[in-house]
Parts: sequence; C-alpha cells; structure tokens
Amino acid sequence: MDLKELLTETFGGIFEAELIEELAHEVRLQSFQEGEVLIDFDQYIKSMPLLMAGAIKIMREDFDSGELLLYFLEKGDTCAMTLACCMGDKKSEIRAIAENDGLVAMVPVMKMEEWVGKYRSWRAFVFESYNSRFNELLSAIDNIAFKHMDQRLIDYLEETSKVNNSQTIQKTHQEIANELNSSRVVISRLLKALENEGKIILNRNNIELLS
DNA sequence: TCATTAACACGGG
DNA sequence: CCCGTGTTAATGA
Repeated sequence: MDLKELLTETFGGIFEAELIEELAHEVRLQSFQEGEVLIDFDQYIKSMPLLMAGAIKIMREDFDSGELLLYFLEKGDTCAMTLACCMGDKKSEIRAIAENDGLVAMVPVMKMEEWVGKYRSWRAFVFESYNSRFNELLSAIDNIAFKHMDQRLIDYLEETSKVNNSQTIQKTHQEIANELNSSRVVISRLLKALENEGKIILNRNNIELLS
C-alpha cells in the first residue's frame, strides 16, 4: 500500500483530497516498537505525529517518581501536547511510550501551521484533537478523584484490551500497578477478586478478559 | 477503613 | 536461581 492510500484509509473521512495529497508529499513515515519511548519530559518537539497504526500510552510522572497513565492514542489520533509544544516552542510535559508496534506520520511544524489557515478540515482536526484530549484528561481526573481502585482497574483492563485488539493483556501486576500509580499488593488482590467473580482468568504474565 | 511497605513461600521457566 | 504471584502482618493516612 502506498503512502497516499494509507493516509486516505486513516483520514479520508475527514480531510479533503487536496490535503491528503499535500500530506503525502510532506509527511515522513516512522515505525515504532512496543515499549519504545517516543517523547520524553522536557523534550522539544519538532514535528507533529499522526498515528497511523498501533497505540501509544501517554504518561505523566510525579515528583517522587510515581507514574500515571493519562490516556491512550489510537489510529487517527494526534498528540495534543505536541500541538502546544510545536506552536509555542515549549518542552513536553508528558512521556509517550508505544503500547504496541505501530506507525506514525510526522508532519513538519511549518506545514502544520500553514494548513491551519489553508484547510478547514485541518483546522477542525486540530481543534477536535484538543477537545477530545481535554475530555480524556477530565475523565482521567474523575478516575483518580472519584473512583476507587477496583473500578479504575476494570477501566484500565478494558481500555488496554481495546487498544491492543485482544482479550488477553500481556502485563504483569507490577506493570499495571505502575501505570495506575498503585502497589502490586493492591492490584494482585483486586485482580484475584475479579477472577473469583468470574470476570477474568489470571495467568503468569497475562490476564484474560471474559466479559 | 483501606493503601502501602516489607517480608516470605510457592512454582514455572 | 530468578521472577511473577499470592498472602500476611505492621504501619500510616
């Protein structure tokens, strides 16, 4: 499949043909592997990523080295952080890690700014990205502030299952605890409870969702 | 009350 | 043996 077809497949529904054409000329494809750190804290970002395949998790790090998963990016998404970083020449406040293998199309900052004035659909896409990430952040805050760990864990399992297109989650209890900024003891206990409720099956290094 | 920390036993690779 | 897991006891918020 060539670049133009790939772009059309992912963005054909929202971008006009002209913009797809320009994208095909300006974009640089870059593949990534599971676990790869794509963006780190205090990093300046020089181009804007359009996610073509795979999933990326966006993490926030605490002062005392605690981590927290904010949300996942999926096919057709872009990173709202980079929009702000590119335009404002600011450092990244987040860390982006590949959840699985995938592909991004990198858009040069110059073109990205130019298109905001040139294409209605691009402008709408940028605004929509901000809006949906803002909403993701709100629900992330709701999760931390108002939900108990058992519900957060269930949400996490379902989201992880979704972005990986798999009913089995290849993660250790410790990894899950890190992403939810909790401890393994709690995660193990809650997972055991979910298994007893018949919602999941626990194995070493992976968890099967039954729901 | 519930999470965290430390500690220990068990078992599979 | 090492790592992931399951559990408990002590401590703290």
